[in-house]
Amino acid sequence: MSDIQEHPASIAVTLPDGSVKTVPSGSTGLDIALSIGRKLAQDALALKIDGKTVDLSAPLHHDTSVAILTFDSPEGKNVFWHSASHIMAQAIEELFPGSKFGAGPAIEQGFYYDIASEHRFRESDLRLIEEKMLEISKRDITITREEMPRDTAIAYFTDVRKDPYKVEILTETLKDVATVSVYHQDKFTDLCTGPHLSSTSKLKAVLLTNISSSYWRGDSSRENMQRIYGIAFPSEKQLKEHVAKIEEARRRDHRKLGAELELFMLTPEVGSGLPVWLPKGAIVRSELESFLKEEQRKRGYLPVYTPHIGNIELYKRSGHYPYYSDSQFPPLTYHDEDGSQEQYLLKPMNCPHHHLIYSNRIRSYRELPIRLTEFGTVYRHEQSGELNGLVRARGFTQDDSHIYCRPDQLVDEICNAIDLTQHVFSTLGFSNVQTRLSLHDPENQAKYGGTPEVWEQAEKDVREAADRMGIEYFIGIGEASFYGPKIDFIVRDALDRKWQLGTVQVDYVMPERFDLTYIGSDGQKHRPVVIHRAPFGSMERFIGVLIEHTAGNFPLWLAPVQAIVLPITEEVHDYAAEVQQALLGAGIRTEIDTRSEKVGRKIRDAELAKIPCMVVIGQKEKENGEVSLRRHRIGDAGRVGLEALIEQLKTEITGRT
RNA sequence: GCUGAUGUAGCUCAGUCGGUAGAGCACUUCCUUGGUAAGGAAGAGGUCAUCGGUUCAAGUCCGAUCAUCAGCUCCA
Repeated sequence: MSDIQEHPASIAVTLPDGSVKTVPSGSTGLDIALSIGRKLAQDALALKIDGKTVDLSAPLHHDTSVAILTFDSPEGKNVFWHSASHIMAQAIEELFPGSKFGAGPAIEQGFYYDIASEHRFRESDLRLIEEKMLEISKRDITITREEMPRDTAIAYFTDVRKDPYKVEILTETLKDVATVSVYHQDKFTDLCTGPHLSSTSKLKAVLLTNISSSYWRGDSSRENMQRIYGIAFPSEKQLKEHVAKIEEARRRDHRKLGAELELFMLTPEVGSGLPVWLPKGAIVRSELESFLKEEQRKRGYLPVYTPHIGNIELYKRSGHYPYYSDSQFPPLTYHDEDGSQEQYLLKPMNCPHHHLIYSNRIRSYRELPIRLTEFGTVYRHEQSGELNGLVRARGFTQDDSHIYCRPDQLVDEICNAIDLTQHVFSTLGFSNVQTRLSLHDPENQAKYGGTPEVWEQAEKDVREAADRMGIEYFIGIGEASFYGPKIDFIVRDALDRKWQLGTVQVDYVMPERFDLTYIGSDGQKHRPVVIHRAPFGSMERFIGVLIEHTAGNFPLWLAPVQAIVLPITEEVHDYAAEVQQALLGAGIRTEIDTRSEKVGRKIRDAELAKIPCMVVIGQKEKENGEVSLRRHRIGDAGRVGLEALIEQLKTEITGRT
């Protein structure tokens, strides 16, 4: 009896196009790539076997489906950047002996490595490390995989590599694993599951982008490590393209455009993280608010207003105060003459106020659902390092509604809220919205309010609604809020960072805490369920992301200045002023440029100001009672009658297209 | 909050070895009245983020604070 497996002499591999190739048993990915073509063999980075990525040098012994991974695939990029992080680590080890390495993964756009070193890395070091990395590439070092028992690996990383971080990973994270893999490249060895490139020579261009700090294992109670970020490519050309893309993204940055287009300002004179809306930004915001108010009116929402501060007892009762006391502005304390004291909180959220409105009188099952809505401004003392223009502020306005309904109405109401959110996103042209089902983490029950049974029901309801609405979602364990699961709508900004905008949340906990009730058909008190929902999320964040999404080229209905009248000579100023008045009279936000500049200059300035419609007026237009229209970024649209122009623009504005 | 970087005119940026500040754009005035992305000239504009220190002398060197940026941690 032998344990030795019988390998067939040849095996059949199925390629992604469905074709089947017969190769000798023991062939590697590289052999297969070579048998297809030289170019593919050159570009090949790794192999995907039955959905699992492996080294190009791994021998195949069974019939299987394979795909050759190149840099064009997400998996290929992942392998490439992961190896680049190892090459960076080797370069750092050679330049700064004694450096120890924590985690060094590939990320969405490149890679990083966390380093513990006596040396404080500076910007200038990055150039040195880049040079060293390219030198290591030129050395054409073969990267090899070795599997070893975990105990051997512990001894190796303790005695040879002397790297306490790798030892910690081996003894804790991998404590139940018998055999681990390490990758060698010259004198550098790293604990890693792989896969990796076959040689360092694949790396042709590298850019180390920044140095920052991180906590070992992401734990703020553990030591700080220095993290170096970078990105690498198989060719110089791809790096150049990447740099060009980053520059384009910087041009779209909402902080830059917000200042240039005079939408909002941020100044320490008002306070860090407290945006001030300038007249032009205020128009964008108020148009968005009107849009949502209109939709909500159609859907049976009831507007309310509540104060900006609230008695601290309100937040103790809701449970927010203990959960979030460190991210709130400190309470305002009011001392009465008789020595008694009251404390108020700058409101960090609107729900408690709305719950009190609900319980202002007895509610009947007949009047549910009740949908209270408010653009409620809230204040949260976010950590200073978190602040980021409009997308992360300390004072912001939520388009906050609370829907009080019977349990039998819940799924319908969640669906309605999802529908409204989708309507908002599609009207504003966000197509690549990701949806996350944010569930609680059963391992960490203490973080949440409510009983496990309540959570089970809530998560079942949320899932049912999401499925009924046919939305594609991914699950985020541990992303729920403390009072319930939620559905979050996530979009990316110009720099590809993710931001949560809309949200729909189910809450069985607050109704208990606020003793919310309604009288059922049986004459008895029952507990309603609450849905928290905000399609925009925060007006500030939404507009910040919208600015980047549109690059400041707002659709006509949102544009702060919708049209500008450009008279060519002083002789037509009178008629131009009439045209402006007619447009203003039709409710179109219109400016006029009567500077003594040439029309070319006026057009250039209007284009740079991203004004959607330029109305050019010369002698010919004046004589015929017409105007010449030029559309932003499109160009001359020809002459039309003034009335026809007004009709055309009004249709476009009311259609919100 | 943590690590690193940055802070000079409204904006974008120069400013050498420490010797009291410069450009372009924008702005104002004048000239110019020009047909689809920059007409010309002149002028005005700065407590060099703030506070303190070293020095005969600080935009420049040192320290603290504030703010901003990148990332980490956090996000009702």
